[in-house]
Amino acid sequence: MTTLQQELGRRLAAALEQVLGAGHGGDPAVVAASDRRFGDYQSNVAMVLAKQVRRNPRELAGRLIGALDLAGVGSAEIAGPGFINFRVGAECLAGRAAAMLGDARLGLPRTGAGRRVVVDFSAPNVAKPMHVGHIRSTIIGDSLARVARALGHEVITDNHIGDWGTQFGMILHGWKTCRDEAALERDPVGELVRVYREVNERANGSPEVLEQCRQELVRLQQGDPANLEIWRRCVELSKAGLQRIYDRLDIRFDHWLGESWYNDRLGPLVDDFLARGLARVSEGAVCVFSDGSLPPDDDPFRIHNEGGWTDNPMLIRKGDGGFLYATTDLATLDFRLREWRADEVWYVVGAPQQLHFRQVFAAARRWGRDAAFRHVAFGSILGEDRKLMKTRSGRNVQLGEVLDEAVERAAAVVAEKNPALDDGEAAAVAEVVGLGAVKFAELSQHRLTDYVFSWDRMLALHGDTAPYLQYSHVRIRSIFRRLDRPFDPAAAQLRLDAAEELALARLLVRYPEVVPAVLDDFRPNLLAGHLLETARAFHAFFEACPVLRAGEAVRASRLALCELTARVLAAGLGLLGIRVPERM
RNA sequence: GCCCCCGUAGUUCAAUGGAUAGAACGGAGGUUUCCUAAACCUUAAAUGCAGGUUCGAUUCCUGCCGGGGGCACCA
Repeated sequence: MTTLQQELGRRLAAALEQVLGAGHGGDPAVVAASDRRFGDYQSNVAMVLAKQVRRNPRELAGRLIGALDLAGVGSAEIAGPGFINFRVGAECLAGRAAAMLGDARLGLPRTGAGRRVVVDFSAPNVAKPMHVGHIRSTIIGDSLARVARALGHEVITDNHIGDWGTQFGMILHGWKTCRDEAALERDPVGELVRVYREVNERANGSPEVLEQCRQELVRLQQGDPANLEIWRRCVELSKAGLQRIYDRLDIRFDHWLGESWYNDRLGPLVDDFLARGLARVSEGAVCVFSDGSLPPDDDPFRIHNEGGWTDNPMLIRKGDGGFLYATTDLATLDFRLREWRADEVWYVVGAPQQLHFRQVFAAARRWGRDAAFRHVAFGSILGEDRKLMKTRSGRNVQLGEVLDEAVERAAAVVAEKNPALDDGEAAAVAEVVGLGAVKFAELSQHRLTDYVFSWDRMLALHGDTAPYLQYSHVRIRSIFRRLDRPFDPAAAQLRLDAAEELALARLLVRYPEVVPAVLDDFRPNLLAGHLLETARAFHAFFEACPVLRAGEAVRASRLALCELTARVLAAGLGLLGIRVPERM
């Protein structure tokens, strides 16, 4: 099933070939119209090509329209300086809506078929709290994985947890000096967090404590059995705690290959870099330097400072023999390419890591590991002072608290709006609505936007929010519950007459066009925005067009339109990792 | 010092180089004997500044102003 956009593009391409001959190089570039006044789809190809072929754009557009075969689709007209505006006929929209109802994929193309993608997201540190700062990677990454899967990619999700970092120096020290075993039984993750914070505070300004932590870390890395055992237990406890949050968020990982998993690959990796001349020792550390193959301002291994262009090496082994972030990332990338045969690797990691990834990707390519690497960067969550939220400060709101608060607020609204629900269902609805609100707040904005954390913004239940979309779905389901006999959408004849029906149908048939666009630049907010538009169009339709009270034929047609709307909303929200209730 | 990201209604956010810049919240005004008013309808309100490229710039380029981040042994 091709999309309307593809169909129009194909027909316009044929017209281009007819008018300009083969090899004209023009891209039909059919896009959804910027404004309904200009029809449903538009192409600017005539204006773009006019210069090359030295013709008047309007004249060229006219000839293209003359050559255009739009049988069964609609019509086209010239507008403004040379736009070609397409209007899609009601029968065509009805036919496409019907086809979507008969397709379990809702018309989604398989643009990702044959591509194996590793999505790296969430990646929290073990024994440190998951706070609001982790929410973006987790939610955006999960959504991108869902979208990719829906488009036919073979997706591998991998939670690259920080289970071997320097934080274990502090945790080991704290474990031995201030752990409360009873508290650990009651609330393992909470106690680990408390211990970490306490040691962090004690170390702050105390070189002695810091040194003791460092020594604990060294002992761990040297394989000290006691420390290894403590480490193992901490990782287990933390993973269990993390898993509860992921379960709640309905997020699953195919793998949890954390940093520790790559430990024994790091030494050989550095040796290989040295042997191949990709790295050399400088000031005691093993570094990857520029090889001069890139222009200076495009070279991640060079940087400009007061003295002009200087080296900006990527360290892969410290002077004391320890390994670094970049070393593990290179080992991980190597593994994903060679063991998993990944065609693409997407890193859903904050924007501050940009330089790091440019260096890692460049080094990997020089090392002979090449694939479509993407750093899917996102903006920072700022504190009230507009400064970055710091992990160590301890004042950060934890992710679990955000989820609890969201569900609590949703529960209050559910109790107020629909007291008829029994307690069990009310609680289930509050969970779905509250968590949906949190996810949607994240996914409905551009991933690179920085924002100041605010409860009200993250937990809003009105306006452009998930609950609005969920409510739309609920109203539709409510119609079907009132039906006195079964309704078979596949058998219904769609007839679109009212302006509101047409407006809704236009948006519904665009769903399979919008979903692939999400992956063009890794932007779930495009889908979020489209779902909001669809829901608004549905409510406008629902106000203006009676469904159950309409005559037989109109009623069947409108029921089919409702059914498709419900399916699109549920599927679209599903791609955002958000569930829909049957009533609320 | 250099590099990266961001700057849009009062506020929070949108807008693959397209036409008269969209929403939401908040403001003002309206809609309920009618399929869930968590809704709908009407209304006022914005592209930091200055240049450039282009038929056309919120979008691309340059400079400035403002906010955030990064730049050798943390991750």
